[in-house]
Amino acid sequence: MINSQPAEVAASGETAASQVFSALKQDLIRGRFAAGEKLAISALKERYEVGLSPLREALNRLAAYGLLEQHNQRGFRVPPLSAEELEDISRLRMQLECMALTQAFQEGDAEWESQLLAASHRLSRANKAQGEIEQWEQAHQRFHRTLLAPCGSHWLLRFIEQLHDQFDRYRRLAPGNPEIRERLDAQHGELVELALDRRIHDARYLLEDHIRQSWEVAKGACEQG
Amino acid sequence: MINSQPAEVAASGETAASQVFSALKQDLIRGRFAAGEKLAISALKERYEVGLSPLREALNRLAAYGLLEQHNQRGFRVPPLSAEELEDISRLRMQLECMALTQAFQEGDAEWESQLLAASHRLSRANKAQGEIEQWEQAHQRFHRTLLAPCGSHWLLRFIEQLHDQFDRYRRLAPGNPEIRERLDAQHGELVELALDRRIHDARYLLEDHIRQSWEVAKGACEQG
DNA sequence: ACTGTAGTTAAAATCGATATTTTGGAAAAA
DNA sequence: TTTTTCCAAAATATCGATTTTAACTACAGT
Repeated sequence: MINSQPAEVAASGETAASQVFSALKQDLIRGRFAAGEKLAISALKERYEVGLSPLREALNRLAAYGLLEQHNQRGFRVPPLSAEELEDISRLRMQLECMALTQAFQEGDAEWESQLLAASHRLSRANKAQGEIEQWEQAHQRFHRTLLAPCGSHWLLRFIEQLHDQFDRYRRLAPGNPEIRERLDAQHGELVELALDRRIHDARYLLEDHIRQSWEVAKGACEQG
Repeated sequence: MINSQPAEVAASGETAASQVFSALKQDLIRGRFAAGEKLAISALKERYEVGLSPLREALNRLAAYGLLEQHNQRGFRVPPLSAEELEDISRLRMQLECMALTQAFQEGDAEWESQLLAASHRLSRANKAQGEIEQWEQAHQRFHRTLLAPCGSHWLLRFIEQLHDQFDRYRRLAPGNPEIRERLDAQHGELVELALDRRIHDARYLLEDHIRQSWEVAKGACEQG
């Protein structure tokens, strides 16, 4: 008996729970739900076309990950946005990512340099295709991940990724700022050059500034509309 | 109709899922399951006397937290122990906890000093009552949490706690080392003194050494038995 | 009018049963 | 003997229904 699932559910070994998890995670980061909103489970059931069990499992994972708040007996809420938390996230990003950068510069080999160049290229190409924001977002995330990948610390990378997701909730909700946007894009290329030359000091400073500039943009999400 | 639940389920607002989560989390940290072991869900159901749904929700949370590995369609496994991961965890602990310590020394007020003294006292008392290991463990965790509490970064504290839980899996499985144990206990008191005097430099060095010594002990869990 | 209380409704949490997938092993083929 | 295929058993994942809890409303008492 052949499984005649629709084509979109191609990836083998994917469970309903893991699919809803990914979809919901993306939607949360993209700001498809209002901050502080209480999630109506029955509505989510219809939205993602799954049963209760896999949905609840996904919600539990997201709560443990920090993209949802879970209150016993009263369901799940989208965490509120606050300038204070954004500051916490941003400052920690600076420290953790600079740590990882230093180690990555020590451990990174030729293969890494190639991948970094490739990721940078993909990112700048995605920039031009203005229509596909999601494509740029993916390339952007991938670039930053590649940059720090060889740092050698599984847990550090894990935390950095988690903070990135938190940060992006703010950034993607904030109004765009073309001037800063342009600066940020330029910095990606500069980071690659500094990486190839292993100029760790300059690179750390640049990465810190990169995060600070992004923070400036992301702050726009905190002003009450 | 009066709810005649047994007394042990006293805490109001506790769901079955959150209770199993806590119980399982503790058991995982205490090493009640073999590293690498595949968890038989039906066995867990009986062990914790809950139904499938709350149990699976707890397992999903623990997987997202990093105390379990989840593989689609083939259940949950206890993560294996490795000297490499222990090194990763330990080094990151040093860096993150020293960061938090610095900030805690700046932000900590008189109230903090009192709580720190109290926590230190509880810990040294728990030391003497050798019978109650769990009591000491709780006092120990509480001491370290109190030490860093005023650092002001919610996310930093969150990550530190997560690493602590990971680290404890190793430490609690390792054979005891009375000599180092004594040194470690002494260091707790020294940390309090340095905290009261805000001697950040010495304190950082001491905390780093504290973690390094604990690491030495915890390494004992990695040797194949 | 205000406060507290019982009753009603909606939602969350849990249970029991079903469907789907993996796993282990025996039989068949090379 | 080794490899492959197929089938049965076990386990995971999911669904539908029930139970439990919280939120809300109307009402009685002060």
